[in-house]
Amino acid sequence: MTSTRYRKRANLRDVAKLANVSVATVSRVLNSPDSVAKNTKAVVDAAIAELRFVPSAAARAINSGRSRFVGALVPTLDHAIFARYLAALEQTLSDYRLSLVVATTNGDAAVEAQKAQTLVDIGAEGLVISGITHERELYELIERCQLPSVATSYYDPDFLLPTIGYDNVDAGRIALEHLLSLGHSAIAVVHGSLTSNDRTLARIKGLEGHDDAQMSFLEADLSVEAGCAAARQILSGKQRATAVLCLSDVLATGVLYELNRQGVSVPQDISIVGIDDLPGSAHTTPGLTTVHLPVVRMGHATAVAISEWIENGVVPAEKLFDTDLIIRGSTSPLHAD
Amino acid sequence: MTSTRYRKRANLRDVAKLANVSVATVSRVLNSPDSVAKNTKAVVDAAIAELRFVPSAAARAINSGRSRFVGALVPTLDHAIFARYLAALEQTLSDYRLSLVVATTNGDAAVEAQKAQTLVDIGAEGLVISGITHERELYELIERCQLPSVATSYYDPDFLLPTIGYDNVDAGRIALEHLLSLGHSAIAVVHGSLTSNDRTLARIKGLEGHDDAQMSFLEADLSVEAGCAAARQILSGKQRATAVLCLSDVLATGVLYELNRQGVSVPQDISIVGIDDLPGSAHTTPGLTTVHLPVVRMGHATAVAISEWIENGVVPAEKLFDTDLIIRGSTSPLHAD
DNA sequence: CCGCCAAATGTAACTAGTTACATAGGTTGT
DNA sequence: ACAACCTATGTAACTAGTTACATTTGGCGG
Repeated sequence: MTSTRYRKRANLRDVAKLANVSVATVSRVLNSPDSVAKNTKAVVDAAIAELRFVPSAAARAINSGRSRFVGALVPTLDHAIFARYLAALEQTLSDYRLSLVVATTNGDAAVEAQKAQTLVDIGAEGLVISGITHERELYELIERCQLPSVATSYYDPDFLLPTIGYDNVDAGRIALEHLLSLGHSAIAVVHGSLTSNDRTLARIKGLEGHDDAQMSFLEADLSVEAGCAAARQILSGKQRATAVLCLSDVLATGVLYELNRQGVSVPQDISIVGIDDLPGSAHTTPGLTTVHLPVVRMGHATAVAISEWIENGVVPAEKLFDTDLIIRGSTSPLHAD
Repeated sequence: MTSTRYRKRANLRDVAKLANVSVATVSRVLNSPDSVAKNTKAVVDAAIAELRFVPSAAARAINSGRSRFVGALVPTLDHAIFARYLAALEQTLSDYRLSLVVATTNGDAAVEAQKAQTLVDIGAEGLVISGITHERELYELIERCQLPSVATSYYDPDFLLPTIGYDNVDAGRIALEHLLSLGHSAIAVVHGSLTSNDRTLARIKGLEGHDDAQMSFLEADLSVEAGCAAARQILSGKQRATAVLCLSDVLATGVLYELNRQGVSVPQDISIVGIDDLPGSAHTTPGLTTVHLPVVRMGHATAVAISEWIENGVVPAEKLFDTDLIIRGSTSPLHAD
């Protein structure tokens, strides 16, 4: 026991020595076993087992120039929409025999740049980032390292990097136009933080240009709790909105919960529309009308794009996924009082 | 453009040549800039910039013996409880300057073993796994590589690896005893898959030994949708249960939604208790009574444990976090009809 | 004006693999 | 019987860094 405690990890030369063969032969046993005589292979295998030899990933990487993992930078893991997206990303990357390193940024571009540097430092072969608003350092890093990188959750064919995502402006507009088409004009908009969140900003941009609508804006944390609080504020307003447009389903769910609790009927008294289409949104009472974001397809497509770029040097084209209005029970036509 | 396209990535020797210094000096500029004369450093920096030199992570790793990342194996990312957990894990690992590689297993032990091998192949310095039921290959891998590894979401001081988690048997028992204490005895239990999910199995074990309770069991996928379906089945049963015990809040949420929809009053007609305490569970109508699982604290503790093990060789002690009953509105005493 | 010391830099040997090329040995063809 | 060839294996040079140790250079004290 004492003797084994400080036993240094065996390397390929140790194995070669013990098996009385050359390093090349050991390497062959590892990488092309068929090119080695059966007897020799057996001897080497025995030596490997005896020394508990495990090849060094770093030494392999230095020769192949490959680390076999990519980094993903997301604002948070603690939000179903990003978790779903990363789940899809990981799954398809895995088909390409690539692993996924996850780094969270808390929506802070400086943290993002710093974590991107960390990902490069540990050898990431590619980078997946969220949105198109980033620090100059991040761009410089990508440029300097010639690192295959795509931006997601956003679509902008003019962006420096290929974007694979959806049109956030559109998503906002679709949600608004749905409410307008139902006759609503007094609309409360509940949104997440505006600082360095281009997705939210874009969705709000989609609400512009409709002079017929009177919108009031409420900023909230991205939580059910904050949605509840926003609902209370909306109810206490002077001229009450007839519809609430939430830029995220998490907020919409909170609003819905709170209105239910306060005895306000949805959609009879107030309509609610969200954006995201989370798994639970179909099952609330009433079901939440929302704009579906194709994050699963986006995750798969991103994995394919970054893998092909890494493996075959194919710079991916940008890709736009449609956002679809999913009409459920939380919205209805405005009844004139 | 054509000339730069195939330019091979510059290495430290290229930089040394261009700057007319030795490789050691370049290395010093990178790692201890103060030990280099200002002029020399300036020349080297210029060369680095000109050649767009980025040090190879693999070559560094081969010398330091460090890759600076750990792997985590979880059944899925697409479930808030794991996402929250990983978020906490990543956050604290980041404080130790370690990155997190995420691999999902879909609850399949064979996939888990294979993905664990992949993690080792790419150089993970430690492993975090979920639960205590795994393939022999996984244990062999950990043993062979002498890989710092902890098992989480479970507590078992006798397990081969240190466990950092909570007592699932207890969680089940707490939920049941709450219902029993309210006078319920006809209880429908809704649980996830039993195949290779030791957490679910343990929770069910916690339900044993109460002869006063008549329990019927319903297996369902871990989704809101499946919870809704389970609720419908419960309603159509002959002798209707007066309480539903869900081994996961996702299922409980589905059951609650469906009962709401069917006009069944919760908790007047049926009580519901869950396990997890998801962020949204506090805000449903009524609020969901549930057993809180301390996944965030568990994530932080796991990160500290694995980091200390990797950095300082401190094999962590197992750690038990309490599970707490959170009483909200979805449970109430049974009224005799 | 010489010697000592420290700062700055260089040389070469490491880290742990892969692989091009060389060679030894046995089998087959003529 | 000997060339030709194939298979199995070994040698040594790569990959791209770090670092122990050696050497140079310059300033300052005696």
